[in-house]
Amino acid sequence: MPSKSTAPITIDAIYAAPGYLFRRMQQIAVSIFMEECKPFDLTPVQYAALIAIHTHPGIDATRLSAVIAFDRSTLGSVIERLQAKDYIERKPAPEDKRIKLLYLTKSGAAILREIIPAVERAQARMLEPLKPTERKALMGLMAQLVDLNNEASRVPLRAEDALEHLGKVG
Amino acid sequence: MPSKSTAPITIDAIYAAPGYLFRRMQQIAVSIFMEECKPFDLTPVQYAALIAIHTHPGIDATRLSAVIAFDRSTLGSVIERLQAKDYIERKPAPEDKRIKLLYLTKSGAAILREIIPAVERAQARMLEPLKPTERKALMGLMAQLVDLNNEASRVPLRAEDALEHLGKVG
DNA sequence: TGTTGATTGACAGTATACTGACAGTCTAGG
DNA sequence: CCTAGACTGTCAGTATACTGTCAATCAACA
Repeated sequence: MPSKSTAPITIDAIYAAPGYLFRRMQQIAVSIFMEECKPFDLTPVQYAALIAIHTHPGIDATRLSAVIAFDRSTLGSVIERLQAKDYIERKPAPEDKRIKLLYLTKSGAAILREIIPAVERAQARMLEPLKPTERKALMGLMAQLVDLNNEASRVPLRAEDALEHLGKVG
Repeated sequence: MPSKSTAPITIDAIYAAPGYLFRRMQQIAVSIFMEECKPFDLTPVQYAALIAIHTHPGIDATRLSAVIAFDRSTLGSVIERLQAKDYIERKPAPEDKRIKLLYLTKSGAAILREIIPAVERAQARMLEPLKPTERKALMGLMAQLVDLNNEASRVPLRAEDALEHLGKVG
């Protein structure tokens, strides 16, 4: 390859591009998750939120958004839906009127216990086509890449910083 | 690890899960793409659609959705936006009144030429934190995984089947 | 030929995602 | 004390994504 020649404008270039592969794999991952977890009517994001609230009871929305890495704006509706399903409840923080603390309800804790096997099946299925060695390699590289690219996608707080504020809880 | 013990319900399990890593990496990829391509006001999906139409002029919406792997339903609004920006045009197919054929306009072809360098910068940035060997390994595994998992996410047609119908064009 | 079944594009409904803006609240500095 | 700046949750607006449905159209078979 002599110099930076103009790349041919072709759909094949797309298929090998990182951005395409990441988008496509995300689609596939969501599809598999929804299929395995259909009986529970929980999306991947809702599941992540429940886990995070379970791990850090009394977390607030902003810190939750940092912990599971998504936008504060989006979180509002996710929380609403989980609340409508009676899986979580919100209590105003006594010492700060801005903050609403999030807790799992009994139903929330129960569904979490029940859904875990389905989630694990889903996670396994995503990597099933690869050989065990390859799975390990891929997950290692992905973890590394996500970690090193963390700043690239705007999240209000890094997860660790967010958790400092919780201190004794969890 | 003795038997298949109940996994601890913890947020840390999420961070290592394939589903989380794929979702997070997709977020990061979109964010980087939007940053590099900000002057052009094109989303990753719109870019993919333009490339596909450029490669296969006169493609119809259903086949386009197969080629860039996303839902027919979503495609409608994407096409509308591209049409509003005057990057593509739709012509009714003479031999089949249901079908509307898609073509790039002059502006569409022009913006495609101009945006390519920015897109390539974005794609490079996504993998930048990794060493060259690791990049190659990751892309190889991702390509393999996406290919082998293709059936998992419902797409109306496989890309190759879709293209058979186009025959002479492209 | 005439009807069944498939295909196409469109739409409604739901759920992420992100930007930017906002009012209410809190905190620190003067 | 009091005001400037930061923080919290919320909302409006845009863009993917997916399910399911529908009317118009086409193709194939009885």
